[in-house]
Amino acid sequence: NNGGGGRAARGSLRRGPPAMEGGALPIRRHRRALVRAVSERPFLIVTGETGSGKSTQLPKYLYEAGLAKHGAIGVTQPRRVATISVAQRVAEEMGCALGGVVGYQVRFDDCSSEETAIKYMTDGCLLRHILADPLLSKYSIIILDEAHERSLSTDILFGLLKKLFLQNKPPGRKTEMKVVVMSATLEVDKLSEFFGHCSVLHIPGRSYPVKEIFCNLLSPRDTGSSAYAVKVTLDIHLNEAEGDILVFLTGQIEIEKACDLLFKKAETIDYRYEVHDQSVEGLLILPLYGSMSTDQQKRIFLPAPKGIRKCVVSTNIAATSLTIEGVRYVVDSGFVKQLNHNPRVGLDILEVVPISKSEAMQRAGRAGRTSSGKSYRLYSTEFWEQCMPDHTVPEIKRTSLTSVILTLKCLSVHDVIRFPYLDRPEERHILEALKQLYQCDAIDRRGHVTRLGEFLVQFPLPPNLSCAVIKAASLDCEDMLLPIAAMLSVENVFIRPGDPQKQKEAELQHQELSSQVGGCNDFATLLNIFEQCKSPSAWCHKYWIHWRAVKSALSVEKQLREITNKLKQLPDFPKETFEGSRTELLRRCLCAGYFINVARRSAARTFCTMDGHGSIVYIHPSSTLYNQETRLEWIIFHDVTVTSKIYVRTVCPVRYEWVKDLLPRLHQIDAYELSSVAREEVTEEEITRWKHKEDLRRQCGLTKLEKRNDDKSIQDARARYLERKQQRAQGLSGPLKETS
DNA sequence: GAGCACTGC
Repeated sequence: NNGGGGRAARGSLRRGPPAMEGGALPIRRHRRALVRAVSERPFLIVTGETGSGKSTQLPKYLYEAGLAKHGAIGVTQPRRVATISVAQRVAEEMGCALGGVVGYQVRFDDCSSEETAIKYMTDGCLLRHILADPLLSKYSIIILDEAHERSLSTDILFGLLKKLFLQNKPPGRKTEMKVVVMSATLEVDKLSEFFGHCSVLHIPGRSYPVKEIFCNLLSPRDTGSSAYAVKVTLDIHLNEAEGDILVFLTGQIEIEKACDLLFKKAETIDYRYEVHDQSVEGLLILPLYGSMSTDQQKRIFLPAPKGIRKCVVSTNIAATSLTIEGVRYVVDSGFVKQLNHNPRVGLDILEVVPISKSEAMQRAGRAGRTSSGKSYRLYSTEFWEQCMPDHTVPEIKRTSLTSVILTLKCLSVHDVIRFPYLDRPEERHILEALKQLYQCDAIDRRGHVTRLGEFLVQFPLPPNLSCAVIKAASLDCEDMLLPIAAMLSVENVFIRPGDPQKQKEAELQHQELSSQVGGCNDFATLLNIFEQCKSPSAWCHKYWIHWRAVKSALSVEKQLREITNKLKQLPDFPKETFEGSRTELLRRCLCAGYFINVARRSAARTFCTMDGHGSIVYIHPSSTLYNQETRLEWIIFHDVTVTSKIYVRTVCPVRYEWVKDLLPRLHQIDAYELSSVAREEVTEEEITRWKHKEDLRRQCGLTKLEKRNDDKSIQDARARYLERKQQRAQGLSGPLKETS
């Protein structure tokens, strides 16, 4: 490869200075206007592309103008890494130690002090602060950055801050709160209208033009075959000038296959005759996705050797979370994997869906960070027009709202349906959440938060899991439940190697871990792993366990333990006793949280859920109870996944006596009743009267007709899954052969 | 007899 290929390829591409100093940024000319706008009005929107310097400079300007005298400036980011790195840069620019005037706080890592006047934090962190201090009395200004990403927490903060302002300087606040929303140029009119038609300031960014090319390879029926991506990538490599390539695909399997194929094709290239740009002498192919180890991920950021073109094949992680310098060409499959919640069947379905137009522009923008670039879209203009929405549906409209609604209720937002949402979730999503909260006794029949609900909201966990934890704490056996809750909130701890031989070995070891605790309870297996695995030792290697995942579980467990200890000191924290075996105790605690996820065995190896949907589910083959179905009757499970079948994962058998008293609660109250109590105070008589009104029942999506539709939506999801699987199997050999 | 996009507290 090192035949002395002449021109210095990569150096000449990097025109932008490696780190822009505050003084050179475009935002500087707007300093006065920004400070004036913030001091004069309660709300301000600042728009600008990446590279405008708004995240680092604006808080500094406001601080230097003396606007942080009566309270700190809080700046939120959707991601931890970004939060810390922005804080570091600002502290450096202002010449102070991090944690002093400039600080940050993210989960597990608080680097701030009494002195901190500019505090960067994740949006989730600010939401936690609000729970402890609803008036945010320590802050004079809140800046919500990256608002266009519309994270769940940012969306909730929008509504809460708007409400806080409408209270018009409530007692307890020294000064009026100021709110600045920073966003890419996206749906700005809607945002401005939401905040009472507030002013919008635009800061020009610093990026280079990107040419957008439609390759017309994908018909609307295809779901992102990696074969087309490989073809286009090779075309770029052979025909385009130096510069790195970034390919967007949907998932690990597509990426690994595309990389294999790309490698095979690239090996056969004769660089003397086939390559247009003679300074290009090789191709370095690198996969990138979230479940890769951090060390593997780091390789992506190393510059390729001289003359070698780097090609990163990535999931959406490269769209926002990780930035790769030097990319000049983007290949966009037009698809993304998205988790969508279906409230009527109560299931989350991970689907491959077309990206939105704004997401496509975001992907294209990755080619114009250091020089002008090109974005190759595998799809056609018809696909662009007909299949791709303008904007991505915000998370709040796609996700289960149980935790969010509980948070709002704890902040005395009684009417959760008419809360000022920038984008209102469908009513049935809210009703489903209310129903679930009622079922686990977090709210009462009137929709008011209970004492238990106040305990539950303290945990960074889904309410049903918090329920199990509290039950355990009341029985003084939280040592069993805290590790399980932690293990269930981190990524999968079981390593699943690609090689079939190794896969078998890994399966045997996982089975062994389960047998050590009786071999019939997936939750107990997690506890077993947590207790045995305390360092990245040979143990992890032997049992095929992800150390990174267990390590995060250790931090989560510590945090949960601290919260539990605090709650247990409260005089009204429940106390119970239990006589029985340890395994029964564990399973009973799990029942307290998961009785909504109880299922009874139906025909052959299937189970029927008891949540009112009566879905037919199968035990996932990764469970230790797989193949033991006929010996079981009642089970509880942690979650559901819809692929070729509806599978339940993380399962344990229970006895009917343990859940029989809890089950009636699942049918005691219907969503429509809670719909009414969510809006206003109603009497018990009214609730009873409504109970029999069939039209209301219809409104809340519980009719047989709608249930059939939902069965259809699951059928569709399964059909799409199988189609994708087939495409993956044949697509790679198919279309590419014609062109090679 | 299977598959896990990405965040966050």
